[in-house]
Order: sequence, then structure tokens, then C-alpha cells
Amino acid sequence: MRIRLIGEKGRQVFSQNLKITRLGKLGRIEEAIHVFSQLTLKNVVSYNSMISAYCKNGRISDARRLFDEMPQRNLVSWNSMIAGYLHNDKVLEASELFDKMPKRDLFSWALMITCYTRNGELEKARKLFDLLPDKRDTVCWNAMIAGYVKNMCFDDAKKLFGEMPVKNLVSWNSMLAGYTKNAEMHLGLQFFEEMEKRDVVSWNLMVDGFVEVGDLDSAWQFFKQIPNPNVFSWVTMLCGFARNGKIVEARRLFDQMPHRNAVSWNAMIAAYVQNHHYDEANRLFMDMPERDSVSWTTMISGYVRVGKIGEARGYLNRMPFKNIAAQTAMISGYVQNKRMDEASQLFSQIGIRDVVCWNTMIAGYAQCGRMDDALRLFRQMVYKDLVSWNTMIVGYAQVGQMDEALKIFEEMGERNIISWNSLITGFLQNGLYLDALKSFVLMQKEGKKPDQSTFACGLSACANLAALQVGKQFHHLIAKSGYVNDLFVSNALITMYAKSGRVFDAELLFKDINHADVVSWNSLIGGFALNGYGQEAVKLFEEMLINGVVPDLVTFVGVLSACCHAGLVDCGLELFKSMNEVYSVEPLVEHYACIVDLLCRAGRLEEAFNMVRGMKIRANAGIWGALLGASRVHQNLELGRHAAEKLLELEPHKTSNYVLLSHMHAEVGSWEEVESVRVSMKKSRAEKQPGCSWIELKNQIHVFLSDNQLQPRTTEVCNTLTALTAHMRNPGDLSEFKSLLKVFY
DNA sequence: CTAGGGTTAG
Repeated sequence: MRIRLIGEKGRQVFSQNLKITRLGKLGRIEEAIHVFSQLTLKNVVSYNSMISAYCKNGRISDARRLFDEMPQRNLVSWNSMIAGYLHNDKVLEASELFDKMPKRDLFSWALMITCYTRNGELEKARKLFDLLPDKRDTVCWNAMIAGYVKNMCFDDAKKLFGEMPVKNLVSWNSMLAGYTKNAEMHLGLQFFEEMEKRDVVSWNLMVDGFVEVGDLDSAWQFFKQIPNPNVFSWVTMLCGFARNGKIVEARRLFDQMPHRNAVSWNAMIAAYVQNHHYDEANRLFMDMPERDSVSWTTMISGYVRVGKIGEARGYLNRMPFKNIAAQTAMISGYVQNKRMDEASQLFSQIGIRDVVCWNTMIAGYAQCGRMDDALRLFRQMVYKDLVSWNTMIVGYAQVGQMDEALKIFEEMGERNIISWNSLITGFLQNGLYLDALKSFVLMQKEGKKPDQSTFACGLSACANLAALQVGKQFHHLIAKSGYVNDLFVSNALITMYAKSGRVFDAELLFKDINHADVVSWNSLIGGFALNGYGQEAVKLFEEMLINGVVPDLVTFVGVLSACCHAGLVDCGLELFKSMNEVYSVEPLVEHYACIVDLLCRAGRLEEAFNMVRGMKIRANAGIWGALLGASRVHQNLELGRHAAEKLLELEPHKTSNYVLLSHMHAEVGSWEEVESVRVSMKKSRAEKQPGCSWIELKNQIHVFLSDNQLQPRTTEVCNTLTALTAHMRNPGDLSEFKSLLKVFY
């Protein structure tokens, strides 16, 4: 079959069909619809083009309507429709159509295999693959291999790759992508060198891999060696520079590019936006020959990221063909600024809403703590994806409703790693450390492998429980999993050891980190402070400055409390002063608490009090408590009374405050005052908070509540403690000491 | 098989 020229009319249809395809690719779907509707003579290709245009713009139901309406369908119509379902994650519909097809070509088979593997349904894909007539070609093999690679089943991919009768470059590149997309550049390089033939895609994969792992030098070395770099190569390298703040280098590449398409322009605009050069971004945006929806969306989301909502809205208003990505970016901007009314208004203006924009709205309500509204929307959604469910879990966790979060979690049919991590993070945020650890075990029972984030959460739970033994088990698991070099994990490990009293083990780990960030330094500095090594903490702080790491608010909490513990008054005061003057960070109430405590311990009560009076923010209970305690020790009744008054305003129900004040009065013999304190305590109905503590023994956490019989073996524990106390006065017999401890095992 | 934009965990 050849295209026959059938006169003027036929040529017109031909060119209009091309136009529809082009407009569809550019995201200008409304124009495409217009062109299509103006066509008096429509052939199969016109319909196929329009179906593709709809599919590329997420209007999958419109595509299907057209598919059902069209007078006759050819193989391309069927394949286009399946491809549309594939790109819109509608596997069920795709497979339904695939089964109904009157005729299939190899393209259809490969499409359907890809469809299943995209959805993680490897078994189904494999079944199709095995069913395939013996004429199955390299394309199908490649689809199956790529499927295995993308689902992290690299061993299966390797096996199939070995069995392949005829391998082409695509097969080799798919395998190479398995290494480069998983940050395994050592093995990737080895594989790359073993390849007998390489094309530009192989080179691009290497450049992209190096960019992903942050090795910009190697990326650049490889880029320079590419025999015939294509637009992909240039854009990949450009993005690598942009992501590392090397905007000048990025621009040089852009200027040197032999061919530029819309993607090149958009990448350069994104580079400027990411590095906050808005004027340049805007200039480029104006200069570019044909702006597509991505160009607009890049500008809008760039402004949204830095909170310039007005500018973002200006761009959206000027956008001729507002697509859903741009509108969602704008909604996200309103959401981040808690402007839910405007978000909701824009949301209601969108004709056909997809999952992402629903999810954005739900996240918005969740971030405002409006979980009722979030739930209302969530229940209205017809098609929910994993993000929708996960967003609800996060939302409930953030307002402290872990019971509701758990309900959502249990209602989910299918969960991914983020679902589990969100739940575990929720438990952490709400102080339910034991539940966090329990979930860690449960997720593995469900066959989900913990990732670096899960491990970091688990370690954080251990750190808060000072559960050293469990923490050490985590350490072993992490060593085996290969996540030891992840910075999040390393930092969590340091915190875990430091908070469990093993600050020198933490120090050893710290020294092994290649590129310590501010969190790593903070963890160790805080760890030294916590364990009473004030001098070491200050020394480490100085080392941090020498290494060019800029301290943040958390650093100062650590180093100031270290000064406090070590009695380094002048050092502490100087550091406190430097916060504002050198690092231009405004001290928080925590920092004031450290410094007030520091002055109080040094007996410099007046200075401490002056400091509190000069504060721009409201003092908290910790500060007044420190002042009250110091006043008592130094017998400054007047200051003590003032501090107590403030403290009781903040914590009217805390008994210890009344006790402290009444002790003070008693010490100077003001018995009437003692009585009046007692009366006001009764009035405020202050009750003693039950004390709570826990200890980890043999992988079990034992919780003690002074007021509570929930711990099943409280009596046993108390008896043991009594016996232990007796032995402490009379040391020597260690054997009995050991047997006593066995009670807990 | 490779490049650019909108939603969820750390």
C-alpha cells in the first residue's frame, strides 16, 4: 500500500492530519480539536491522529469515545488506543482492548508487555511473552528485558538477556540502563566497556548515570567523548550542570548546541529558574521560538517554589492553552501558602480533573490540618491512586490522629514503600516509637523491602528509645542492604549511637562519611553535648567551621547546650552573639533557654534575667524554670517569685512548679507564703503527672509508668529494684547481681 | 533503550 495522491482534497486531509498530530504533541489540544472538527473529509488517519492527540493530553475518555464512534478502525487505531491507555496507566482497559483486537502485530504484543511491566505485573507480561508465536522479534524481547530492569528484577533481566537469540543495541542499552539508573556506576562502567558496539544512547545513559550520582566530572569526561552527541546528550549534560548550580556552564552548553528543540529551551529555562535567575529565565522564555505547555509550567512552578504566587498567577493568566499540569502547579502554589479558597476556586474551574490535581487539593487541606475537608474530597474521588491514599495517611499523622491514619492504611488494597514509610514516620512524629518498630517488622512480612528512608526512620525510633541493641541490629541490616553510604542513613546511625550513650561509636561512623552535611555535624555535636562532653562538642563545632560547613539553628542548640554543660560561659555567650551578627540567624526560644540556663548555673542571675527581658519572642516554661531554680539556689526571692508567677501562667497544672516555689518560701521562713502557694495549687487543680521511663533489654522495650499498673511485671520490677539498691550499698557479689537481672529476660 | 513541567514519605 502506497499513499496515493488523490487530488487537492486528499492533500488537504493529509496536511490537516499532520497538524493534529503536531498540536497534540505540543499540548495544544483545544486547537487540535478545532482542526479536527473543521475537517469535512475525515479518513482513518484523521481519527487515529485525534485519538493520539487526546491520549497525549490525558483525555483518555475522549479518545475512547472517538475510537468507538469512528466508522472503521485499522490496526493503528487499536494500537494507538492501547498506547494511550499505556501512557495513562490504565492497564485494565488496555488488556481488555488487546483481547478484543481482531488482528495483532508485533507492535501490539510489545505494547501490551510494556503495559504490564509498567504496572509491575511482571508475571502477566511474562505469560504474554511466553505465549507469543515463535516469530517474536527482538522488540518483544527488549520490552520484556526493559520491564525486568524497571522493576528492579535485574537477575531476571540478565537471565533473559543471556537467552536472547539475537541481541541488538537496544537490548544492550536496556541492560546498561539497569546499572546507570540504579546508581551502580562501577558495574555500569564495566558493562559499558564490555559492549562490542555503542551508540549515542549508550553514551547518554553513562552521562545521565554520572549526573544522577553527583559525579559531574565523570559526566563531563564522558560527554566530551561522545562521537556524535544528540539533543538528548546536550540536554542531559545541561541539566547536570543546572542541578549543581553551575549555571554559567549550563548556558555555555545551551549556546553551543548545534540543534535546539523545545526540550532544550525548556531545560535551560528550568536551569535559570532552579538557580533563581528569574530575569534570565523570563528573557529566554520570551525569546524561544515556540513555547509549549512545559515552558509555561516550568515558569509557573518555578515562581511557586519560591513563594512568588502573584508572578506565577500572572503567567497562568497569560497562558493561551491552560493545561492541567500548569493549573495544578498553580493550585500547589496556593496550597503551599495556605490559600485554600483560591486553590479551591481554580480547582473548580478545571474541566477534566485528573488524579494529580485531586491529590494536590487533598494535600492542601491536609497541610492546613483540615482533615474533614480532605476526607470529603478523598471520598468523592472516583479513581484514586497510591498517592491519594498516602496523602491521607500523612495528613492524619500530622494532626496526631494515628488511629485514623491506620484506618486508611488498612483500607488500602495495595501499598507501596511510601505508604509504609509514611505510616512509620507518622508513628515517629507522634512519639509512638514502638509502633514504628512494629511496622518495620510487619512491612517485611508483607514482602516490602525497606529502603534508605525506612531505615532512617527505624533508627530514629531506636534513637528516641535509646534502644541500642535494636539499633545495632538495624546497623547490621543496613550494612547488608547496601544503604550504608546513604547520607540520611549515616546521619540517623550517628544520632542513634549518640543518643544511646555510644557517642564515640558515633564519632567513628562520622569519620567514615565522605561528604558530611550540616545534619551529620549537628548529630555528632548534639551527641557530645548530650553525653556531657562539652569540650569535644565545641571543638567539633570549630572543626565544622574550618571545613566550610555553615551552622544552622540545630547546630547552635547543640553547641550552646554543650557550653552549658561544660560551664563554658564566655564561649557560650560569644557563640550566641555570633548567631545574629555572623550567621544572621534569629535565635529561637531553645537557644535563649540554653543561654539563660548557662548564666543561671554561673550564678549570673541578673544577666540572665536581663536577657529574658530583652527577648523578642515569648519565654517558655524551660526558661522561667531555669530562672526559678537558680533563684532558689542563690536565694533571690524577688526574682524567684517573678519567675514562678510566669511559670505558673504557662503551666498552671504542673505540681513541681508549686513545690519549688513553696520550698523557696520555706527556706526563708515565710510560712504564710508557703500556705498561699498551697492554696493556689489546689485552686488550679494541679495534679502530679505520672512519671514515665523505659529500658531496652534483650530486644524488648519495657515501659514504666509510676502511676500505672499496665506493665505486667511492675511488682517484680520493684522488688528487683529494692534488691539492687541493697546490693549497691554492699558491692562485691556479682553473681547474685546477674541472676537478679534475669528476671527481665 | 536516552533529555524538559504538575501530587505523597525522609
